[in-house]
Amino acid sequence: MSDADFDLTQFLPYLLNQAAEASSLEFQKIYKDRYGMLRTEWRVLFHLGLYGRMTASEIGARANMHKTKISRAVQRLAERRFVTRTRDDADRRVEHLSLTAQGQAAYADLHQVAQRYDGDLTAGLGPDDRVALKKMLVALSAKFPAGFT
Amino acid sequence: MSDADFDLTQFLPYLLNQAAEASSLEFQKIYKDRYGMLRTEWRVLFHLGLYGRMTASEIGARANMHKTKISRAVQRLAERRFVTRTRDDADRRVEHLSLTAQGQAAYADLHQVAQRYDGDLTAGLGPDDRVALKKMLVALSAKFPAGFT
DNA sequence: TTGTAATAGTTGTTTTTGTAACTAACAAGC
DNA sequence: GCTTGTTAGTTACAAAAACAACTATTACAA
Repeated sequence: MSDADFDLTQFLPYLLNQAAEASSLEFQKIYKDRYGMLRTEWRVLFHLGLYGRMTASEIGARANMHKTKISRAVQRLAERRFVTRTRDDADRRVEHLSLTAQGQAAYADLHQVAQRYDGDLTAGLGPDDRVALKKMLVALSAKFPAGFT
Repeated sequence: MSDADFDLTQFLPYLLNQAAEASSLEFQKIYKDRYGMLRTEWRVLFHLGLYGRMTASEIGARANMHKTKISRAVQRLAERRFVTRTRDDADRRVEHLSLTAQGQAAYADLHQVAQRYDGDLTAGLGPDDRVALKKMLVALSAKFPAGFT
């Protein structure tokens, strides 16, 4: 790419942000309308749904989310009975989080929605491109340590 | 992709968000440290640098940014003498925005940084993948009307 | 005209987020 | 046992974003 060609519309972080924002909008509307959840909250929910019992730190490490975000998300999820918190007996600093039945139900529902949504999003791409795109995105994220945004 | 396989780490909006956040961090640090700018502000700066004189509405349409974001970004950019605002004589509602010399300088600098940064980010990809990735991201963004986030 | 609607942009208020400081519990060395 | 350092998670305060209501100006039609 020559000097003259480079501009905003070719700048990867910009493109990623635009695509991320655009592609998140409709899904956001669903978890918000249906369960009154915020972005941080469905992320925590999904992690618990996917990996089972986890601590806040573990979620933070996997999702690259700052601990204060998680703390607040868990608080709200617990208030609304999506999540239960139980102290670890051996180390009383740590708290194990798991989904309640209600949390499981919400997860199952949203998981399905997400799967369909993802299908729609990538419908235009061929199967190869779809795989390649996701691989590249993972690689990009991995390129960076853990900037706890 | 079978039902059982689908999870968070394959969910496109999630992957996009992760990649966007991760890849934006270092660049964000630069425009913040060097010019005290926010994300909305460098975006406005880049639009003016790239397209020349524009109105706030035009920027909003292109960048898919809500008008209140732009209004406040322009306010700060004008205070710091990066941008000048001049009323349109024919239609006194509209304001034409352009970069000052200082704004041009900041744009030139950040443009260069962005170009290099983009190069680093995509260094791992082959030239074909690089083009394909950006094409797909543009297509994804275009898939959605204009949700004025 | 004059009344209604539309558009450009701003301002006020409420949510969310970011950052840093904090408490509580544990660990390890002395 | 104590002191020092580390880790898990929370809380308080400041910055930023979202949302809605607002002013000013133009367009358009009865």
